[in-house]
Amino acid sequence: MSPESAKSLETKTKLLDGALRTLTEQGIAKTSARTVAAAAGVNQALVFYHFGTVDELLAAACRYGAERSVARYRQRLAEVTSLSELLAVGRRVHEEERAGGHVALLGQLLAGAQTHATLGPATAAGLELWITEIEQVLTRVLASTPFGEFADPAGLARAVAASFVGIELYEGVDAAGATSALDALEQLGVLVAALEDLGPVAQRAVRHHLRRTGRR
Amino acid sequence: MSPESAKSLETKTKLLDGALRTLTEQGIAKTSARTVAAAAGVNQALVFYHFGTVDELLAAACRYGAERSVARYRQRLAEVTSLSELLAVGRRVHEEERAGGHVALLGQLLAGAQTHATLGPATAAGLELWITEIEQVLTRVLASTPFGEFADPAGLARAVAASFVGIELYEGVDAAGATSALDALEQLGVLVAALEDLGPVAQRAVRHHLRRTGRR
DNA sequence: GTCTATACATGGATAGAC
DNA sequence: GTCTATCCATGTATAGAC
Repeated sequence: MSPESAKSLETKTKLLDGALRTLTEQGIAKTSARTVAAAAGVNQALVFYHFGTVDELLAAACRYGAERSVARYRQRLAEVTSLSELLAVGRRVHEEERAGGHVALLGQLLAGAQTHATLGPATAAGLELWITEIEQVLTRVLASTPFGEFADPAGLARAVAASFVGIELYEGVDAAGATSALDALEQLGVLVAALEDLGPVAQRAVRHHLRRTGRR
Repeated sequence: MSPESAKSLETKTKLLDGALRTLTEQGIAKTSARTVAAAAGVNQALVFYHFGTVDELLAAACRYGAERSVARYRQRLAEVTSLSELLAVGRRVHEEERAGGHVALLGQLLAGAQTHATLGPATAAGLELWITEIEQVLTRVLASTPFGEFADPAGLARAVAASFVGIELYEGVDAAGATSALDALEQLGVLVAALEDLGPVAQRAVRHHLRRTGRR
């Protein structure tokens, strides 16, 4: 579509990577055309030449980075078939995120989107990539749970994604607290997972009860 | 302790309120000594006279605002005794937060704390106020649930608080998505609440099963 | 002690060089 | 088409007025 020269594309890529690095390492408050350009090793004014405004650079970086991040986990998530597996994968993802910080980056953009109108749609789109993956996993995983037929995977996927962002942000100010939060969730997940092998009779009883009582 | 003059205290209060308003309305990225002072209606340099740096003003505002916010909900949370009541209260809190934005404010500070070292402890302390309240409610509420004896209220309270912050931030970029997330969580809560009145025999069976299978 | 005028640093954006 | 020199706005901080 756009017959882009190699030179232009190289500069753009440098800026996108620089934006991601600056956002994760410095946060939205310290992210500016100058700091990003410094991280990218190019002249500050190129931000405006190639992307128009700082916000549009950040929006583009969000799309660029979110796709790359989700791709890293897509394979692993696709192989998950049970709740306990999902919990294990979730824990692994968190370990990697502690280093990479791609989820906390979404938190920074979410915070920035409050004012910078351009960032809103881009950030929502970036989160949507995560949500899509999570929704697929949840749909598979919840099926084998007594809650399966009642729960809404689409809504839950949004809740999980947003919660994870919140927890990764929380980790920045209280690492021990974040760990205990994840431990507690994991333990809760293990309990629900235990319901998966309740035995067919008991499981049917629970389902039946939920059907009568649990409807809103 | 500090024999503070009425004048000084008045200015400080103006600045604290100005900081809170600016953070909620403009976000951390647009919060500066100038913008806060403008919101407070005082000279910009007073930030530095009364608080030393912008970060310390924000830290103080965080303590000041968090205590005030939590106090608003403390009474209501104290009256909650069941999971379904908790869900109803949670929904009400969210409705009010959509307008007041005190939880999203914590998100802004969480994002800012990434770089501004001073903000970290203050934000953690502000969140801790919420966590304390939530932990008390959870301890009461979980007792009547089959998961009660296994779950860790302290960790779960942290998970709930951080998640709520994430969801309130998410609301800023996708209001419909946030609503569906909360709906899904509420529905899930209703299901767990339904387990509360499983009948004593079935409940004992579930507990027994969890005891054997659900331990980590 | 409280506040204002002012200095200096950083950020956003463009006119014009190559 | 790509980039740099430069301008003006915004932000932080202090010296000194009241």
